[in-house]
Amino acid sequence: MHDQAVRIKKANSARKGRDINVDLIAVVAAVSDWEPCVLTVGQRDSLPSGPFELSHRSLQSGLRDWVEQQTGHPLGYIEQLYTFADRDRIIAGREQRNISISYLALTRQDAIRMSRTSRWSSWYDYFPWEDHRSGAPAALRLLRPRLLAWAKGADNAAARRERRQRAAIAFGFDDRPWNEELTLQRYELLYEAALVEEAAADPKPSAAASLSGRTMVADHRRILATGIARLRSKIKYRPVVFELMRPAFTLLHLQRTVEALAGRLINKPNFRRLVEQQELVEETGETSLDTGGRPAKLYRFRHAVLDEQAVVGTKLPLSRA
Amino acid sequence: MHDQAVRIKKANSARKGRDINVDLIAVVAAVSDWEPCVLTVGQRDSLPSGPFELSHRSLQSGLRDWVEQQTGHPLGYIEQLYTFADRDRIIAGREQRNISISYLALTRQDAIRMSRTSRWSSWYDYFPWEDHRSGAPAALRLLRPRLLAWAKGADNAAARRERRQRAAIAFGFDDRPWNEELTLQRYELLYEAALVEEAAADPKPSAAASLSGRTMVADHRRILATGIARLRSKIKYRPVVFELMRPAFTLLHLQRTVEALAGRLINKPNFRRLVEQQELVEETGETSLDTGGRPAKLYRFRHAVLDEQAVVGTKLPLSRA
DNA sequence: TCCGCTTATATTCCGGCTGACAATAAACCG
DNA sequence: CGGTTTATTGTCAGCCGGAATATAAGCGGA
Repeated sequence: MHDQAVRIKKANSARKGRDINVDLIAVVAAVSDWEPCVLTVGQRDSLPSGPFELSHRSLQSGLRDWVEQQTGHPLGYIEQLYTFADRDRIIAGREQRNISISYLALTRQDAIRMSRTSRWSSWYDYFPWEDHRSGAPAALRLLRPRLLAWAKGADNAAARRERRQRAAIAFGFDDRPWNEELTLQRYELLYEAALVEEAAADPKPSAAASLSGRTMVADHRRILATGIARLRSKIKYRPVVFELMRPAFTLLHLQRTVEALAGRLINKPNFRRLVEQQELVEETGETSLDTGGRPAKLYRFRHAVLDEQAVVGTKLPLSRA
Repeated sequence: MHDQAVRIKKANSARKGRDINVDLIAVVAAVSDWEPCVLTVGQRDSLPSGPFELSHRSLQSGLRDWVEQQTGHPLGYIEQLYTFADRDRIIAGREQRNISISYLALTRQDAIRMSRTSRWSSWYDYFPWEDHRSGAPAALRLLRPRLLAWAKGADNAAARRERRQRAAIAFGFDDRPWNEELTLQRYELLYEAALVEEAAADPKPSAAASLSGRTMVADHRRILATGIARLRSKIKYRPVVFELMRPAFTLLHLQRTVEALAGRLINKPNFRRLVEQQELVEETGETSLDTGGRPAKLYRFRHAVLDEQAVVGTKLPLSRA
């Protein structure tokens, strides 16, 4: 196909393709009181979002506009997550294709001026099985038999083994290690096993909510899972945690924040060693007395590392236990 | 803002947003004769692409359709790369927004039936500074003074230092290690420094082509750089190389393939150790005599690892030298 | 046939990073 | 002033990754 032909073909279907709508949607994350939170809007839980319009200078600025409009505060750090094509839906009698471009945004919770309809909720309200800071959560123990039952329900022996193994890997059964990065796989597995409400034809709050977590509108919980997985992966090799910190913080604050995101505890001395030897932070000279015991030194992020290490390094001690 | 209001707002701008066109675009990669290649179409170098249409079942299937139509062969492994919003352009007198959803596809070169207008080109025709398998390439030595001159041309001392440092990190100046994953940053730096043709107002093949590489249509070279960076990063923790291998291969074949992608050499015994201890492959029982010396055992990929390790592990020995 | 060439395969050594644990320091509280 | 709490420093063994070395198995020509 010649360039000419390609161009004609593109022009044709640009005309046909008018019924494609492009949405921008944000997972806005923060940590407060050692709980990782996400910003939602509306009566039913929705992620802030809005259509991409001609007036937007770029995808990112369009997203910033929408979130600022819906929550009253500009965003700082954002990165693209994934682009989904939703199921078809009918608007004004015509078939309508909907594309969602999702972003992950990091901010400090107190940096958001609350509006009437936006609010923060803990990640773990939506994913109760994801928080392993106090050992394996109850939700996980309750899910296990259901997942095993689902695996048993497969057609043939091979499919049963395959389901069994997928569940074991994702959820750490059979003495496999818990891998906090598999948040998305876990959610998709539960969806496939019809153990989350969104999988039901008519979503309604049920008694199972405490087991399978709070639901969100449409596929928003899936997008949130994507964001959590991305963030849990990224904190291990990029200094993004600091987007969630106040200007000055103690090393324990920093550690608790990372633990909140990862949903697991980490070794204190080792954490300190890693942070210090990478020169991610510098002392402010002040100390914090809030802790009850010996006062902790306050640190601030060395913004210079963003230039120095650029993209490499910056590991946090989060491997399999 | 209430759900109701959100819905109305979305409906409104869906009506206004009709002039948004969505393109699917593919970086199709393969390795042959130890050269990493990309599939291009058209007279001028373009990546295979086409608009997303209502008839497509999903983004992925739309992409598969276009590539199959333009190159005559179905794709295997694909993964999403990034979504760009191009600059505005005018079609039929109306402002037109163009969104490109890019994908990375992996295949064996001989698995593509060549059509009249599609062809393979080495990555390193487009990015001559990226191949470090025979030491630092000539293009890199030639670019260095120009980059330093660009750094010197900044307004003030701080900006000069910042440019200097960015260039040093990206290209490994001042005894910094070469980091093969920074392909995209390097291209963007060269673009900013106006050292690649796309940055010029009217792109024309010039004598500098050997220095700054072959150009592509529009921003396609940038998308290719994104794909290369993603692949170079991904081979280190997922067994995706095998998508590029024939069913049976020697360990040296596998190593040379990884080296071609990474653009750097790796230590042979260490490579073997890593591949074997992860049980990524199993012997076929046959041997290959093509090599001239002692016959090499042939191996095949253990597809079971896709279920076992799922997402974790699978590291390849490619850290900073 | 034997020697040298080429490539494949196996083994060893070493340094650094990581995880687990222990010890000391500095505040507060009664 | 002793007990409690938290911060901070130190130690040690195991593993992993990188480099170098040694051995094996073909081929081809002298």
